[in-house]
Amino acid sequence: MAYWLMKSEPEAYSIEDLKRETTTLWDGIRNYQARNFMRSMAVGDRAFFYHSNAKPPGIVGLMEVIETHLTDPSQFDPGSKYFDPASPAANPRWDCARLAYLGRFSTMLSLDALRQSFQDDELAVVKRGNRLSILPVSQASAERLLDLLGPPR
DNA sequence: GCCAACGTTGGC
DNA sequence: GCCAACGTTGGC
Repeated sequence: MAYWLMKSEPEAYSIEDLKRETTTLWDGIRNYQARNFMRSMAVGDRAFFYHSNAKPPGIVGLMEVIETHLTDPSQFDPGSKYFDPASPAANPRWDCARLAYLGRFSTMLSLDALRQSFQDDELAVVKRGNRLSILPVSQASAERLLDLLGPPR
Protein backbone atom coordinates (compact mmCIF):
# COMPACT_ATOMS: atom_id res chain seq x y z
CA MET A 1 0.00 0.00 0.00
CA ALA A 2 1.36 3.37 -1.04
CA TYR A 3 0.81 6.79 0.52
CA TRP A 4 0.07 10.06 -1.24
CA LEU A 5 -0.51 13.69 -0.43
CA MET A 6 -3.33 15.46 -2.23
CA LYS A 7 -3.90 19.20 -2.12
CA SER A 8 -7.16 21.05 -2.29
CA GLU A 9 -8.08 24.60 -1.50
CA PRO A 10 -10.63 24.37 1.31
CA GLU A 11 -12.68 27.11 -0.34
CA ALA A 12 -13.02 24.86 -3.39
CA TYR A 13 -13.28 21.52 -1.59
CA SER A 14 -12.46 20.90 2.05
CA ILE A 15 -12.08 17.93 4.37
CA GLU A 16 -15.48 18.86 5.80
CA ASP A 17 -17.00 18.60 2.33
CA LEU A 18 -15.50 15.12 1.96
CA LYS A 19 -16.71 14.10 5.41
CA ARG A 20 -20.22 15.09 4.42
CA GLU A 21 -20.08 13.37 1.02
CA THR A 22 -18.14 10.30 2.26
CA THR A 23 -16.46 9.82 -1.14
CA THR A 24 -15.43 12.12 -3.96
CA LEU A 25 -14.19 12.01 -7.52
CA TRP A 26 -10.79 13.75 -7.45
CA ASP A 27 -11.22 15.45 -10.81
CA GLY A 28 -9.81 18.58 -12.42
CA ILE A 29 -6.17 17.49 -12.37
CA ARG A 30 -4.60 19.23 -15.39
CA ASN A 31 -0.93 18.65 -14.80
CA TYR A 32 0.68 15.65 -16.45
CA GLN A 33 3.01 14.85 -13.58
CA ALA A 34 0.19 14.95 -11.06
CA ARG A 35 -1.98 12.91 -13.42
CA ASN A 36 0.74 10.30 -13.75
CA PHE A 37 1.00 10.01 -9.98
CA MET A 38 -2.75 9.54 -9.83
CA ARG A 39 -2.53 6.89 -12.54
CA SER A 40 -0.11 4.92 -10.45
CA MET A 41 -2.48 4.83 -7.47
CA ALA A 42 -3.92 1.49 -6.43
CA VAL A 43 -7.13 0.70 -4.63
CA GLY A 44 -6.36 0.60 -0.92
CA ASP A 45 -3.70 3.31 -1.06
CA ARG A 46 -3.97 6.06 1.55
CA ALA A 47 -3.75 9.78 0.90
CA PHE A 48 -3.19 12.71 3.23
CA PHE A 49 -5.62 15.55 2.60
CA TYR A 50 -3.75 18.85 2.46
CA HIS A 51 -5.48 22.22 2.65
CA SER A 52 -3.60 24.53 0.27
CA ASN A 53 -4.00 28.30 0.14
CA ALA A 54 -5.40 28.07 3.66
CA LYS A 55 -4.52 29.94 6.83
CA PRO A 56 -2.45 28.06 7.71
CA PRO A 57 -1.90 25.46 4.97
CA GLY A 58 -1.36 21.90 6.19
CA ILE A 59 -2.46 18.29 6.50
CA VAL A 60 -5.95 17.88 7.93
CA GLY A 61 -7.21 14.38 7.18
CA LEU A 62 -6.76 10.93 5.75
CA MET A 63 -8.39 9.27 2.73
CA GLU A 64 -8.43 5.91 1.00
CA VAL A 65 -8.27 5.29 -2.74
CA ILE A 66 -11.36 3.26 -3.66
CA GLU A 67 -11.41 3.49 -7.49
CA THR A 68 -8.73 4.24 -10.07
CA HIS A 69 -8.42 4.98 -13.79
CA LEU A 70 -11.76 6.72 -14.10
CA THR A 71 -12.27 9.14 -16.96
CA ASP A 72 -12.44 12.71 -15.68
CA PRO A 73 -15.86 13.85 -16.94
CA SER A 74 -15.06 17.55 -16.55
CA GLN A 75 -12.71 17.51 -19.56
CA PHE A 76 -15.73 17.00 -21.85
CA ASP A 77 -17.99 19.50 -20.10
CA PRO A 78 -17.93 22.87 -21.91
CA GLY A 79 -19.40 24.48 -18.80
CA SER A 80 -16.61 23.30 -16.57
CA LYS A 81 -13.53 25.32 -15.79
CA TYR A 82 -11.63 22.11 -16.46
CA PHE A 83 -13.05 21.69 -19.98
CA ASP A 84 -10.30 20.56 -22.37
CA PRO A 85 -11.39 20.87 -26.01
CA ALA A 86 -8.13 19.23 -27.12
CA SER A 87 -8.83 15.99 -25.29
CA PRO A 88 -9.82 13.23 -27.75
CA ALA A 89 -13.05 11.46 -26.77
CA ALA A 90 -11.65 8.15 -27.96
CA ASN A 91 -8.53 8.56 -25.87
CA PRO A 92 -9.22 10.93 -22.98
CA ARG A 93 -6.27 12.88 -21.75
CA TRP A 94 -7.33 13.19 -18.13
CA ASP A 95 -8.48 10.59 -15.68
CA CYS A 96 -8.99 10.54 -11.97
CA ALA A 97 -9.52 8.45 -8.87
CA ARG A 98 -12.26 8.16 -6.30
CA LEU A 99 -11.29 8.83 -2.69
CA ALA A 100 -13.11 7.90 0.48
CA TYR A 101 -13.08 9.79 3.78
CA LEU A 102 -11.25 7.95 6.55
CA GLY A 103 -11.09 10.71 9.10
CA ARG A 104 -9.91 14.08 10.20
CA PHE A 105 -6.90 14.52 12.46
CA SER A 106 -7.67 16.08 15.84
CA THR A 107 -5.06 18.76 15.14
CA MET A 108 -3.81 19.82 11.73
CA LEU A 109 -0.14 19.58 10.84
CA SER A 110 0.73 22.98 9.43
CA LEU A 111 3.26 23.51 6.67
CA ASP A 112 5.39 25.31 9.26
CA ALA A 113 5.37 22.26 11.51
CA LEU A 114 6.02 19.98 8.53
CA ARG A 115 9.10 22.00 7.62
CA GLN A 116 10.39 21.61 11.16
CA SER A 117 9.96 17.82 11.07
CA PHE A 118 11.01 17.00 7.51
CA GLN A 119 13.81 17.84 5.11
CA ASP A 120 13.15 18.99 1.54
CA ASP A 121 14.03 15.61 0.09
CA GLU A 122 12.00 13.64 2.63
CA LEU A 123 8.61 15.17 1.92
CA ALA A 124 8.13 17.07 -1.31
CA VAL A 125 5.38 19.31 0.03
CA VAL A 126 7.80 21.10 2.38
CA LYS A 127 9.89 22.22 -0.58
CA ARG A 128 9.31 25.88 -1.34
CA GLY A 129 7.72 26.49 -4.70
CA ASN A 130 6.38 22.97 -5.07
CA ARG A 131 3.19 23.35 -7.06
CA LEU A 132 2.30 19.74 -7.72
CA SER A 133 -1.13 19.00 -6.32
CA ILE A 134 -0.52 15.26 -5.94
CA LEU A 135 2.66 13.93 -4.42
CA PRO A 136 3.97 10.54 -3.36
CA VAL A 137 4.81 10.05 0.32
CA SER A 138 7.36 7.44 1.28
CA GLN A 139 6.45 4.71 3.72
CA ALA A 140 8.88 6.12 6.28
CA SER A 141 7.49 9.65 5.96
CA ALA A 142 3.92 8.37 6.12
CA GLU A 143 4.65 6.56 9.38
CA ARG A 144 6.21 9.65 10.88
CA LEU A 145 3.28 11.75 9.75
CA LEU A 146 0.83 9.36 11.36
CA ASP A 147 2.92 9.43 14.53
CA LEU A 148 2.83 13.22 14.60
CA LEU A 149 -0.85 13.46 13.73
CA GLY A 150 -2.29 10.67 15.83
CA PRO A 151 -5.22 8.57 14.72
CA PRO A 152 -7.77 10.12 12.34
CA ARG A 153 -11.30 10.26 13.64
C1' DG B 1 -1.84 41.51 -4.19
C1' DC B 2 2.82 39.97 -5.07
C1' DC B 3 6.06 36.88 -6.61
C1' DA B 4 8.80 32.58 -7.49
C1' DA B 5 8.70 28.40 -9.85
C1' DC B 6 7.38 26.04 -13.50
C1' DG B 7 4.45 24.07 -17.24
C1' DT B 8 2.31 25.07 -21.71
C1' DT B 9 1.70 27.23 -26.09
C1' DG B 10 2.79 28.91 -30.47
C1' DG B 11 5.63 31.54 -33.76
C1' DC B 12 9.63 30.97 -36.19
C1' DG C 1 14.08 22.70 -31.47
C1' DC C 2 14.30 27.32 -29.37
C1' DC C 3 12.39 30.71 -26.73
C1' DA C 4 9.28 34.44 -25.38
C1' DA C 5 4.83 35.07 -23.68
C1' DC C 6 1.51 33.57 -20.87
C1' DG C 7 -1.02 30.94 -17.30
C1' DT C 8 -1.24 28.48 -12.89
C1' DT C 9 -0.09 27.19 -8.24
C1' DG C 10 0.36 28.34 -3.76
C1' DG C 11 3.03 30.55 0.03
C1' DC C 12 3.41 34.81 2.11
